[in-house]
Amino acid sequence: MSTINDVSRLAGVSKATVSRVLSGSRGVKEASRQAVLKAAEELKYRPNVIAQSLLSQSTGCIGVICAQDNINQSTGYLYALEKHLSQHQKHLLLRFANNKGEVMQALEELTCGLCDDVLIIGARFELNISDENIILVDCMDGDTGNSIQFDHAFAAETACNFLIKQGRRQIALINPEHAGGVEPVLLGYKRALENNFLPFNRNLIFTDASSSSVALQVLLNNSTTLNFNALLVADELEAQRAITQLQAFNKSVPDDIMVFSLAGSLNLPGIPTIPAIEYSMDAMAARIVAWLNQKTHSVLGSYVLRGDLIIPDMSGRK
Amino acid sequence: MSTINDVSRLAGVSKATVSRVLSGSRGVKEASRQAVLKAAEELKYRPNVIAQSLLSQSTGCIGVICAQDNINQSTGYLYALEKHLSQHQKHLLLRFANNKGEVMQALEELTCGLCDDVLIIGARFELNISDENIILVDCMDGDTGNSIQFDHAFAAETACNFLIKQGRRQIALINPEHAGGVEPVLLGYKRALENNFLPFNRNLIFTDASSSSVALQVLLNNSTTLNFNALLVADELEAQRAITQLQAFNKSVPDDIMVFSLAGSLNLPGIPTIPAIEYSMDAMAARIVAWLNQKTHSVLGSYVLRGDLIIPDMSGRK
DNA sequence: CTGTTAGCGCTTTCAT
DNA sequence: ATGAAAGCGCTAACAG
Repeated sequence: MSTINDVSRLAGVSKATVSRVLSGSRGVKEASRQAVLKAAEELKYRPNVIAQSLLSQSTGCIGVICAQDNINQSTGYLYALEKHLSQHQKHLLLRFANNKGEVMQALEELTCGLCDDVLIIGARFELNISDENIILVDCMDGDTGNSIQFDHAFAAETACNFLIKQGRRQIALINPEHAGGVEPVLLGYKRALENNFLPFNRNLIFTDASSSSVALQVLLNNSTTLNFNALLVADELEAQRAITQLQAFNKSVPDDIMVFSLAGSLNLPGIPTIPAIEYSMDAMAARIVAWLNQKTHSVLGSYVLRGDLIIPDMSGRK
Repeated sequence: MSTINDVSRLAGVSKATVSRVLSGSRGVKEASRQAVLKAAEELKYRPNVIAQSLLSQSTGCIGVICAQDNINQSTGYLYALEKHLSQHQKHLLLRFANNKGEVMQALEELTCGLCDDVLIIGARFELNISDENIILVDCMDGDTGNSIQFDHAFAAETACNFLIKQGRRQIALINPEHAGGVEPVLLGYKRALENNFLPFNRNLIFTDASSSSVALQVLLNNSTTLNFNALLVADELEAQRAITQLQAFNKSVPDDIMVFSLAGSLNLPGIPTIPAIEYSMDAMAARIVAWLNQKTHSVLGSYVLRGDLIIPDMSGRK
């Protein structure tokens, strides 16, 4: 690779002039400008970004540590993020991490000058990070430092209101191992019930970390005495699992039981779509990039993103 | 961030000694060693990798341009790749690209000193790249430059042999828009038929780029005169689409028609798994990393990876 | 064993 | 308008 020295020599000017032409380009005689341009062209010269980085103390690289277990959802994040980042001349440095140790190791390796900022996405374990230029996205500890959180209470409330309006008044809730814990989800759930003057039935709620299929089985086993006609689950994978299990017990979905995903929905041919809350990855990415671009980082604090209610088209249903 | 100067000052030694302690660490008096270590610890000093990169002319970054349209499969690639790369102190710089223009732009932005090498994955369009340190993975033009290709002929032959042994002798083939074109697939298909003394029926083959659902419909419309009891499709998404369509026409899968995916299979609860060829992302990643690690790049040429035959467990089937 | 020096490729004063 | 020189943070020769 040719360097700025080669260009300056060939063009018969100094390094400084070459630099001026290729960057600011102001206050340079047209003749020299042309000479530089020609020389650069001839040598296929491209400024070395590493040297520039050393000087500017910034690389344009954003580290993204993906701690999501739902690998399916990760791709959505990554695609949206990369699109937005590259539009702003930023690069996405990808790492996957499955536990706190791996996250910390990745952090260690990314924050030695390589990355200007780091994003941690979807961690379902405590992190206790306070670093100013690390953003937590959909992570467990959103209270500390900068973060983008999903409004799980809003999601649950929306879900319940929708289900209730559909005539589903017995809504079961299974194992929502959401970022901010179970509380927000329960909060939204209860709020919707209250607003609709519906009683709260503790037996329909399964919030412990144990297997969600066991939880559903408990519901099914008790279904003679404990009625439910709707089921709230954490995400599209949980939904798919639940639907399979329900159908194995001759429960029709959604006729007998309407399954609602609190985060995303599977969109595959041959698989009936279900109502769900979906978070706009694009909106999230835009938000993140906006934050990265303003130098005075500390202002974000915690930003809460609300999801859209997605209603499947039921017109074709028998 | 503190620099090597801060450390040397605090430790009362020269930069060189600090560098020696933190890298090679040989031929340094124990006293100075301790002083340096203590000072570094105190200042939380971490060598700036950008400065190191400028000197060594290598960043440890590997650009990965993901041109795959099956976003589902991309994640598999990325995860495996990242795991292997990070084990070798390399970083994955991610870009998505949907056409030649975007690929070229990404290439432009990554090869200015930022990345030591670049991978292009899953491009289904001509690229014409000859650069020594760009690897094409599962791309269309695998003949030029370094590349890792999937053995599609082997996959098709394996698939057909499996199907024939299962008693399926009328095997339809739809629209395999594979990396190396359709030829290898057809080659493998024909080879298997020949080896089993079966006739080749041109009417069962649909290789034009038009809609695969139209192709399947043609097959279904002609199914009174043109029998087929197996169907080869390009990937798991095509398979899912095909299965849905078949079932809508009262064809049972796999009883009436066995669908076989030539690349990967969906693995979701409630969805019957189908026989498929699956390429080990781990093997591929290992191969790539091995190649990246040997400095004398040019030796790879073209490497061909064969996929595994995955047979679904049919014991529980009624 | 350790400090001094040079230099990786670039940008940016500061003179001229 | 432009060149010389300094310096970003680091490592590697070269002396001592």
